[in-house]
Amino acid sequence: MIAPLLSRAERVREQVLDATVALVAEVGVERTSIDEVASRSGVAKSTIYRHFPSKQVLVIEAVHTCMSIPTVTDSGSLRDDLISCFSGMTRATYEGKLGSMQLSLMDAAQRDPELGRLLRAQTDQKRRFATAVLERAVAAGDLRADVDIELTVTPLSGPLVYTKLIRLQPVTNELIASVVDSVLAGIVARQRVD
Amino acid sequence: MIAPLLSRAERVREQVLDATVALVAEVGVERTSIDEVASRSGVAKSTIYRHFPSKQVLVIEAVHTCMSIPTVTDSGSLRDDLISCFSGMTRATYEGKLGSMQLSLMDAAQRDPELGRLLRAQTDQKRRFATAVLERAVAAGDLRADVDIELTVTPLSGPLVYTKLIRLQPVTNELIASVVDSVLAGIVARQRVD
DNA sequence: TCAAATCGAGACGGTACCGTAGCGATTGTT
DNA sequence: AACAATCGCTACGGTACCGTCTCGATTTGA
Repeated sequence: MIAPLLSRAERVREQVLDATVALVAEVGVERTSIDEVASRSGVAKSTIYRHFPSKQVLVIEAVHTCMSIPTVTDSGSLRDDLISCFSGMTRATYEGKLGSMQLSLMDAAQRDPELGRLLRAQTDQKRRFATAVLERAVAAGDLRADVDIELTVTPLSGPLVYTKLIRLQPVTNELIASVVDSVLAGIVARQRVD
Repeated sequence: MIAPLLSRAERVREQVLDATVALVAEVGVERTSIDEVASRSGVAKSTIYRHFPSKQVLVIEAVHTCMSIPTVTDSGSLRDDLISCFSGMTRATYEGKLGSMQLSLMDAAQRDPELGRLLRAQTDQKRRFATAVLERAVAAGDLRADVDIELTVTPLSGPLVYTKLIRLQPVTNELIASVVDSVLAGIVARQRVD
């Protein structure tokens, strides 16, 4: 054989993780079984257990492979940067396989501390991306320094989460722009009153 | 026996539903088993199946018993009415047993159309309570008629959902007041600009 | 009081899943 | 070519659950 891009072990790992991701996205964490992962991936169950000690670890590693890191833009415009920031996070979180897994993962995390830590780390990271944009605006003088940044991220993220998880509707760029404008308008109004 | 408040059948039904609610709140829909419900309620499994045709129906009826109807106040102040409205809905939705069941129900609803309809009906009803408050304010002249009410409920509900489900923090009255003020400030700011 | 309805206890067959083990076949290495 | 590591396949014991059933005990209402 000539120069395999991946060793057999790596190939097997990838197939198993891919099948696990697809299965969790379809039927959720609870109903995902190793037997079904074996059947779909074409990897024998015994081989799966040679790579992953338990279903819990397999699921966590599979979820981990889906998590991408959004990028932060710096256009100079706070509005544009916020829209870009939340647009990227929306795509990374609520679309694709990870979006389909979201509710099941959040539910499973209530009884699996390890999974809970993983999700919490993810949401904390996303929150930091948003706060970074706001802090940059404060530093640039586009936002007054006494604006409570932590208290500003919630009204920005909240409506997007609500639209996706509760209303079960897509998070469009129009919605994101609307939310950003609304929150910025509220901040400006308060600044005037002060 | 003298004047039973509840017939035996009613008593049995209640015990089973109570145990089901407690169990779903603890371990979620998937891990709730009829055997465990029987064990906790003190009602034999065979008797449970005499009252409920399947686990699916039992869970749905149990969830149904937890759903309460919030009340709408009319104080004359839009701000106070909004705070009262969302405060009541928060207590009815995110606190108590129903709050503990929330994530598991939302996940299960992805694969159980019946449960999906139940949750959707509940969220639609809550949304109508909020829109009713806003429409009344429009009628009273406290809000300009060209305000998009549907587009206003999302930034009101969203931050509360986000705080509860994503940040896993309690939805306090301070948060509700802050969100209401922020959204109202945004509306006023836009009205000035128009 | 007595018959009918309802109940509790427990066993049942069937299914699905977990994690392990044995063993022949395949692969990669030297 | 020969060897060790890894794999696929299959079967296993153990557990948990569903929904049904039987049967003896209890409750209810006429």
